[in-house]
Amino acid sequence: MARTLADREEVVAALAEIFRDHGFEGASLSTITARTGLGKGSLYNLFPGGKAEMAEAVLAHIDGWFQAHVFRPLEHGGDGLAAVEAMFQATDAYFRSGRRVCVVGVFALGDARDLFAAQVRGYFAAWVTALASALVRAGRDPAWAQADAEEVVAGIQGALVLARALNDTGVFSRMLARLRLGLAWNVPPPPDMTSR
Amino acid sequence: MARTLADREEVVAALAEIFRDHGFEGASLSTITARTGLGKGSLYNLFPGGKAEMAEAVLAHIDGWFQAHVFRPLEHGGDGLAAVEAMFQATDAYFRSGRRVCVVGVFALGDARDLFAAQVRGYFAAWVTALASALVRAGRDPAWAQADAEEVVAGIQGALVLARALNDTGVFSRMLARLRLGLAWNVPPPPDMTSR
DNA sequence: GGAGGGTTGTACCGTTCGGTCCAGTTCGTA
DNA sequence: TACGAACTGGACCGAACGGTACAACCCTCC
Repeated sequence: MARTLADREEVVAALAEIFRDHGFEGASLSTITARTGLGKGSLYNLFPGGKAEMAEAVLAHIDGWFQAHVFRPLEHGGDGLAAVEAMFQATDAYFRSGRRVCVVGVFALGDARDLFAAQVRGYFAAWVTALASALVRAGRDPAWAQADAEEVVAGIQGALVLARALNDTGVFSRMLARLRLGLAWNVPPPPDMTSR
Repeated sequence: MARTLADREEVVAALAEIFRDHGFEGASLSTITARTGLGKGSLYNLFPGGKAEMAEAVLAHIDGWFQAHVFRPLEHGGDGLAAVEAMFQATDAYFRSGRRVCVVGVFALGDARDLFAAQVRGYFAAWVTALASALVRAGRDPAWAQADAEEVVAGIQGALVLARALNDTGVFSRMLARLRLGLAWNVPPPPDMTSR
């Protein structure tokens, strides 16, 4: 009788895929009922706040996943470089090598941005911060680690955009490989930017 | 009497900002009439195909601008490195150092992706190809130039996502600086990826 | 088996959507 | 000044929107 937690989790997972495909505006309740198999009554029973609450639940779900599988390992994993490598693997798996797109990124660019500004900002800020801390642990100069981390997170997001736009997952794989290399070199900026 | 080209250009420019802010789904006709100051009659006189034609006009307008100010200079400018530097400057100016977002990127991630798939893909493909050709002219190994170009274009797109999500244009500026440096170094991948 | 509360599908609500239509206005031409 | 085509704003349309209400329907527990 009592709805189990697992049920809600399943629904949230389905909602995540719907928002991923259609964005917030594009995901209509009729789409949602069709793809979840639940009527409106059930949906509003689970999410009294309507579509906005569904989206928030999805964002929270995603944030929870990244906290557990990406952010915390980055911050508390022992070896910095190993933690970074684990992040790349988890990221590649999560985004299915570029076949999947980032819901938070979609929300960041879409019309719903203002509605979910705090969650969107928190997600990316947490990612950058966690990655930077791992880089510092790996020996990177703290003054550069933050910018390094930004570059990697932005690179991942951009690769998702490009992979979807070009319909070519190779872009995502290549980008991940290059970001890995860039961190492995760990080269400080040269004094003369024009030298080649 | 005959509507001048300038008028249409102005309307398309206004439409571009609307789609930039709201995406395709989020830009309702009422928003459009309010922000353009034109009634529906005028809009449908200019764009008989409705919202889809407006969006196509915007994409064509953007493509035209990038062709003229970015792609062609990249492909036919004399010095490869100078052409790349000019691209970075034009890009920074166009995106207002990260305050503006990329309409094509927004469309690529949004629900309208399928409607405009060809234009979205064409835009990014042209950018990558043009940049790669300039890199080759600058002496870069053709085998790497394509991936270099992908990295830069993806980096720019990702920086736009991150800058908007974090509401911090600094991300965009830093990313542009790093991408410039990355190309200036022009470092080949090391044989041993695990070395630091 | 009967009772009763949580859960479900669906009919329905007012609103807003994209789009059509047309009477009125504008403006170059003669 | 008079004409007529091009243009304009806004009333209007059916459809679809997000959301509400509620009767039917399980279950679980006596």
